[in-house]
Amino acid sequence: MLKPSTRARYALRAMLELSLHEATRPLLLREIAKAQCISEKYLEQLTVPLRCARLLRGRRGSNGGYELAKPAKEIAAREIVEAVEGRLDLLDCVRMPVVCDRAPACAARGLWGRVSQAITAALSETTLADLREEQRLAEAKAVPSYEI
Amino acid sequence: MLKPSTRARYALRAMLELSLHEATRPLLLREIAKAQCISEKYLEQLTVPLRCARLLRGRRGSNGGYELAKPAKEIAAREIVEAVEGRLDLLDCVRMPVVCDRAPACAARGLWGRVSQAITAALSETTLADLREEQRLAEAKAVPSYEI
DNA sequence: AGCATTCCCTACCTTTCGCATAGGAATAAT
DNA sequence: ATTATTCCTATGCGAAAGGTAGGGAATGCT
Ligand code: FES
Ligand code: FES
Repeated sequence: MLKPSTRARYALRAMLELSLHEATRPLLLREIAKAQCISEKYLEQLTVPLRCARLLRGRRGSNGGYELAKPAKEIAAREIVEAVEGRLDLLDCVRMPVVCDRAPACAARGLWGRVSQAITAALSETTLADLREEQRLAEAKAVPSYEI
Repeated sequence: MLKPSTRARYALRAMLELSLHEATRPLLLREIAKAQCISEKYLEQLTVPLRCARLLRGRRGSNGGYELAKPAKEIAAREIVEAVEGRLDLLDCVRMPVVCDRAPACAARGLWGRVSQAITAALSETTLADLREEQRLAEAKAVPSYEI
């Protein structure tokens, strides 16, 4: 069904949650998981590639937690997805024609390459800051404030 | 890895093969499978949704085989992929926000929606006729003619 | 120093689903 | 009738996704 894995979706949501609290203290894994309805232990595994990619930073001990390694404005959705999923090319032969016997004369390869490009572009266009704004707008709409 | 299934890839290649022989007699399943290195019995299953979507027509009995149900120029890659994979939306909640509890205030949904759109657009832009041309150009390049 | 807290690391289990195979029923030409 | 082909349904297999578990290592607090 060409559906993105939970890895990609959860990682994105987790980072989004962090961006919503960018200014405050580090967020506990527990808090992120709860806020986004993700298994704590599973989410924990996703932090590994995210830290590796220098998108996320963890602090141990009391008052520890996680925080964005860069300003939300500088983190594209693409970076997050690539961090946990690897390259975005739909097929290996898009990057390395050698792995496909048919590569020299395969029109399908070109098409999948163009689709890969389209996906990459769409994910590159949106930053965590954009998502944060969308999120806040949506929340304001969905849960109208009752104050005066 | 967000890789398209063999269903989508095989279906596309099979239809491409058919487009390469559009003018001639119906092509045998066996011939398509062999030309594209696809398991015959597996490819056979893919013909079901393709026929259902009115992209492919089969003729039984001697001198039977398969042929495109429409001119190659009128078949977009998107139709083929959608026929065998279902809707192209990456997530169900993109079309039906109701299935996701978080939908009312979920910025991720918007992003995945835009990615879905990008994929759909890329696949809509290319027709079987385009692919056929690309294929022929690539073949001419890869296997230079030794005549004259 | 000792203790509580939290991230960090590794291994393992479970389920799902993509991929493929198999066998036979229906249909059309010779 | 025989042969050639598509059509239909069921079943098996293996890999990968998704999730669980437990302990180790660093940090800060008292
Ligand atoms: S070359 Fe890899 S799909 Fe055609
Ligand atoms: S609403 Fe479905 S992913 Fe957020």
